Amino acid sequence: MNTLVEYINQFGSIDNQTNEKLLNYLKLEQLQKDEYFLEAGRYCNRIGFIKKGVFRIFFIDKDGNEITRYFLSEKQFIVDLSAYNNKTLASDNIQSLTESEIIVLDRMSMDTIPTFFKEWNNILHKITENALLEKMHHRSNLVNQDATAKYVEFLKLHPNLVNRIPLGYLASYLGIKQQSLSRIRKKIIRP
Amino acid sequence: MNTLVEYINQFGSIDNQTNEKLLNYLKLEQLQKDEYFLEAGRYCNRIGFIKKGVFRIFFIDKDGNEITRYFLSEKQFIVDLSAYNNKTLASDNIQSLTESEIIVLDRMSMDTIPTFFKEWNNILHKITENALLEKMHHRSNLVNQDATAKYVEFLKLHPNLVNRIPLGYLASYLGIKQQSLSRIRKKIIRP
DNA sequence: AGTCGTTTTTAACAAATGTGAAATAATAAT
DNA sequence: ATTATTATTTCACATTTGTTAAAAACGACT
Repeated sequence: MNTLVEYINQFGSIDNQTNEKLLNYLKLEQLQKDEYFLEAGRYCNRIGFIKKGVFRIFFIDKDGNEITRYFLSEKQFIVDLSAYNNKTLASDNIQSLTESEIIVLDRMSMDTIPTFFKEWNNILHKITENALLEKMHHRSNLVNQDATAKYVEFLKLHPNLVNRIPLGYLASYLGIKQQSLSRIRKKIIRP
Repeated sequence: MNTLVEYINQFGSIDNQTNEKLLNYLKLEQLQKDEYFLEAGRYCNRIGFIKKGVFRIFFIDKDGNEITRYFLSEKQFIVDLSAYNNKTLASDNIQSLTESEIIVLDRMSMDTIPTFFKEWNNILHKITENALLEKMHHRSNLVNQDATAKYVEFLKLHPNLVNRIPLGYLASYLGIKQQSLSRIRKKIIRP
C-alpha cells in the first residue's frame, strides 16, 4: 500500500496517524493479463492506483473498432473520470495488459477519507489536473504529426512501454494501422 | 460581469453579499480582432472568461508551424493552465479571432476570492476538470478518424463556430492541410 | 521438438492526404 | 469604384497511409 502513500506525499504531507487510518480504506487487488478493471457500459464506482503493471484504456468506435485512448503504468490512476464523477455508464474499457497489482479506492473510501484527511481532495484535484493536462498534450501531438513522427515521439516519451504492449494497440493509439506501424519500424531500423 | 456569476451559479450558489464582494475582483476587458490575450514565452498570471468573442489557442511546432490546439467561445475560460499553475513560461498563444469582451481574473483575485467565498476553489476545480475532459475527448476523436469524418464531427459539435473562424486555423485544428479541407468541403456540398 | 494460436511483418495495389503553384473569391483600404 | 491584401479554392503530381491477403515469427502448451 505504501506506493500510493509515498506518491501522495509528494503533493502534501501525511502524518503518521492519518497514514494509519488511510490504510483502512485501501484494498490491494491482483489482475491477470487481459483482465478488465472496468468495462464500458457499467458504472465506474472505484479508482485504481497502479502498483505494478500496464493498462490500456480503450473505447469502441461507431464502426466497432477498439480505439486505444492511452496507456497507463506504475504510479498512475485508472478510472473513467467522467463516468465516476457523473455516475453515468462508462464509455471506456480499462484492461490490464500484464499481470498487475492495483490499490483500489471505492466510492465509499473516496467519500470518507476527506473527513479525516482534509488535504485529500486538494491533492487529488492537483494530481487529476496534471494528469489530464499531460494526456491532452500527448494526444494533441498525435493530431498534427505524420505517422513516423508520432511513433518516434512515443518512443521518446515512453521508452519503457514499447516492449510491454502489443503493437496493434500502439498503432491504434497513434491513429494508424498496424501494417503502417510495421512499415515505419522497418524504415527506422535501417533508414 | 454577470455572465460569469450566472455561470458560476450553475455549479454552487452565491449569496448576494458574496456576489457583491466578488465583483470587486473582476475586470472587464475588450480585445480587438487578432489581439493576443497571452503570448507564448511570457508568464500567464491571469484567467479570462469569454463574455463575447471567439479565441484560438495555438502553439508553434518544431518546424515553425502554428498548430491550433482548440477554439474557445462564449462562457468558456481562457488560460494556459499548466503555465498558470506552475508559474512557468506559457507554451500557448491565446488570440482573439473577433472583437471580444472578457472578464479577467488576475492571480491576486484568484488567491483572494477563496478567502471570502469558500466554495470557489471547488467550483473552479469542477469546471476545470469538465473542460479538460471535454477537450481531451474531442482531441481524441481527431486521432482515429479520417479527414472527412473529423470535419463532419466538428460541424456537428460546433455548428456556430465554422463561420466565425478562418478555415486555415480549422484545418490546423483538424490536423490536415487547408487544401485538403477545401477538397473535403467541396465533396460534402455535392457528394 | 512439434503443434496450435496469436502477433508481427511483407507485399501489391488502392485511396487519401500532402505539396507547390496558380487562379479565384472575399475583404479591407484608399 | 479601384486597388491591394488576405482567404479560399483548384489542379497536377508526389508521398503517405489504408486495404487485403499471405507469409513469417513468436509463444504457449503438450
